[in-house]
Amino acid sequence: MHKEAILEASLRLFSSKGFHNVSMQDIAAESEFAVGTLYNFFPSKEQLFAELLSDCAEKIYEMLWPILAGDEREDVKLRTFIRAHSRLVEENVDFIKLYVSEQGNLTAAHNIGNVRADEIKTTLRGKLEDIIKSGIEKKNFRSVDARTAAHSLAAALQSFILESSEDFEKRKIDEGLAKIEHLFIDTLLMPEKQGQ
Amino acid sequence: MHKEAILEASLRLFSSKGFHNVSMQDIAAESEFAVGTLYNFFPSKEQLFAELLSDCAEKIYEMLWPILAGDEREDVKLRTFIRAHSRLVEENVDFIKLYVSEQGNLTAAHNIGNVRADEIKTTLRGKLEDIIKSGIEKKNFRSVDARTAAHSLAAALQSFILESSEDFEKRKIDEGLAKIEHLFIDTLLMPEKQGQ
Amino acid sequence: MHKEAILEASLRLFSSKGFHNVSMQDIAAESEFAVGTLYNFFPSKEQLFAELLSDCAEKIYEMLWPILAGDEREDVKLRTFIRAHSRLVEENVDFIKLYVSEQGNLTAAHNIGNVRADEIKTTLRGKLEDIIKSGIEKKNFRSVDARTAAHSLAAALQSFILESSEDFEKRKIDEGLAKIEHLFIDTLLMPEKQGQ
Amino acid sequence: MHKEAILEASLRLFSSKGFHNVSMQDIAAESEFAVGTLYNFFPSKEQLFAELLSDCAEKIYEMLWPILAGDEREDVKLRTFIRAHSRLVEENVDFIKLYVSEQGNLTAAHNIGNVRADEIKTTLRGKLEDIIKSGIEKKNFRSVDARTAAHSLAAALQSFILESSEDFEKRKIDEGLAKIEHLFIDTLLMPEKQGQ
DNA sequence: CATGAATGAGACTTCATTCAT
DNA sequence: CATGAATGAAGTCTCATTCAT
Repeated sequence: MHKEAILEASLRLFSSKGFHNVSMQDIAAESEFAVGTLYNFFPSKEQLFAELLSDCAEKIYEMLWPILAGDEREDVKLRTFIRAHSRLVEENVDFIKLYVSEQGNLTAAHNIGNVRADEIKTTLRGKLEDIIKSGIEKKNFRSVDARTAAHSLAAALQSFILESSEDFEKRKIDEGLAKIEHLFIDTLLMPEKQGQ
Repeated sequence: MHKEAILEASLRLFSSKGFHNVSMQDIAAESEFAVGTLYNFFPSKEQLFAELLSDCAEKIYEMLWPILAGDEREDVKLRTFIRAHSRLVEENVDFIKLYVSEQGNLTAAHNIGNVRADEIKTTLRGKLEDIIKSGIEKKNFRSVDARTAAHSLAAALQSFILESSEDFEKRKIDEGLAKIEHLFIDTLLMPEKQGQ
Repeated sequence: MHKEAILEASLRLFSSKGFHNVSMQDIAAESEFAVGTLYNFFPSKEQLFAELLSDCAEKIYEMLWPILAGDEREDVKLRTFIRAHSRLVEENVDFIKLYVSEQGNLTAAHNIGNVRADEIKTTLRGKLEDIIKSGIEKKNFRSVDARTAAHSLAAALQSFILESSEDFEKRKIDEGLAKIEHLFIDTLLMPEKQGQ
Repeated sequence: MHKEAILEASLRLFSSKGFHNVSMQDIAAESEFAVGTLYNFFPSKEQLFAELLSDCAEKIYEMLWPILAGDEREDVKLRTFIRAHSRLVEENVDFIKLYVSEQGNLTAAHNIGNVRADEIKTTLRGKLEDIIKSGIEKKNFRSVDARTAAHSLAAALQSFILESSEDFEKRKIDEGLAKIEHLFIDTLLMPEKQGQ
């Protein structure tokens, strides 16, 4: 589908050069369509960008949500969630760069796309919080402030993948994620289990 | 000094609209100078921006570094560091918005300013890591991966102040920071002390 | 073709006002295109100018070269060459003004166009020299320094058409050229033939 | 005198970069005065330029006129005149470059300076013509069209010094001038004398 | 639907000129 | 007179958007 192709080309360009350093002409060239064609699918550059943002956020949501929504034990879900970020970086380097690089560059219209992205962020964090709460209730986790722990974990992960996306190297990423897992799950939430 | 005034006006505008959505005319109007005057102080829009970034980063560095470099016990330094972010947000809302919103929007020239900002970020993180290590050696902290813990704490703080800067409210911020302090210091690093 | 129209409009303006006193807006107005359209055909004002210079030089070359390269006797070729300048002025008043008025106004980029113009100038002068040499060898011309004679003839012609181009008047020009022909050919190079 | 110093600095700059590529700030820097000071001596950049042009033309006039106005025999005066161009180039490279490079770049105001320069050009040519006429009347010169001969000689000299001024080399210039002298005086005007 | 030439508002930057000190 | 910071009009160029084909 044409729309798909345009979005893919846009992602490549936006993620490496930023919204304002990519022109519709650039996108036309990269996607091998005419400029006018872009306007048959998107009413404006900003809308195109917003849709791109939305789509990518959605994709990430669809990768992460099932993990958190599953039936496994709380600690297992969290571990899987953390480790999943390895594949997430792998498959979405461009989007991550984009998302971070434009984070907050809000000209009204970006928001349309960002709204969805923020929604997703909030939803995921909320679920993380619930899982931690649930783990605490079952006495599997230590009694921490669930919201703060969820935010911190999310922030740590985001900060980590952000840095990793600069020069992607799978082994390093897996190691880093393992350390985060160890810190947040084994040390912070379940200290007894590992005798630390 | 005029340069100061220009930088202040720029900060106001850049932080609320982003680099590319602010024109030199805008800055001239906001700072109540003529366009040409701006160019008597800065060779280009990008240099102006870079200098702004540098300056702000420096200011933050000068606020935070002494805390980490002091002679107090490790946990005290970390607690003070965390709590200092309250004043930091208070005094630098605009810069924080700016720094985050442009983070990674690197048109070559931004880098000049960002280089300093990143340097500072790295330096602070490194010091955090050293402090945690030192606390571990003295058996005051649990044996965690110091680097990961430092990064996580930094990320949590950054994520938190970023969100807080949107609608600044001192009480909420202090509460949030207290929770972060509790999570990272009392629960993660010094669990015995509080019998948790 | 649009490019043609733009170049024509540019020539009119540049020749009467000089490179720096004509703005792209002026050219847009004169050529009845939008400014942006100019940039669809030329990457910069300087390139436009350079191309204009090149093109005109080329046109003149194509008018004069065949005369010098022909098979006629040396004196005939020179006479035809001199007289051809009448039509040359007629058809290229604007370019002549331009070429002379900008001669040496070299902001790097002009050179691109000027390189071709100078090449042509050099080529024509070289050919003039060869023809004079050849005429001398055949004892049709007096033994003069061929290079100096060629340069002097070229200079005299250029100086003359330059002045003529200010207030074009065909009769005067033909008279002037006849005098130059008489001076250089009949008097300087072939004095015997006319018993002077 | 300050005015003198400003004009000297201007000449250096204008001759190497052209009128439009030199700013009043540049002139201020080069002359070591403040911008405002320039305006105490010259009402505008264009007037400054015009005065510069006038002055230089005057200087050249004062060097050449006495030669032509002297009491020597016609051929002697012409020979001296031609040879004098060696010193002329030597002492006025900058002005020659300037004069040629701006020749015709006429924004109304240049004219003020150019008027004097053209006046001088005309006067000198007229005198040349008179001298040739006089030589013809005395049967020392062949009967050529005096005006055309004068113009041609002037054009040849101008074209020659123009080229020489690019990379000044005294020996080459003297050689070139000798050839011009030979061509115009010995060959064109006084052929019998040398049996050519 | 697809095309891409044309458009022109607007961005950055320069620089002749002024004027308060 | 000398200064030079301040000015703002004007120039070059970009690029989102349109529309006739």
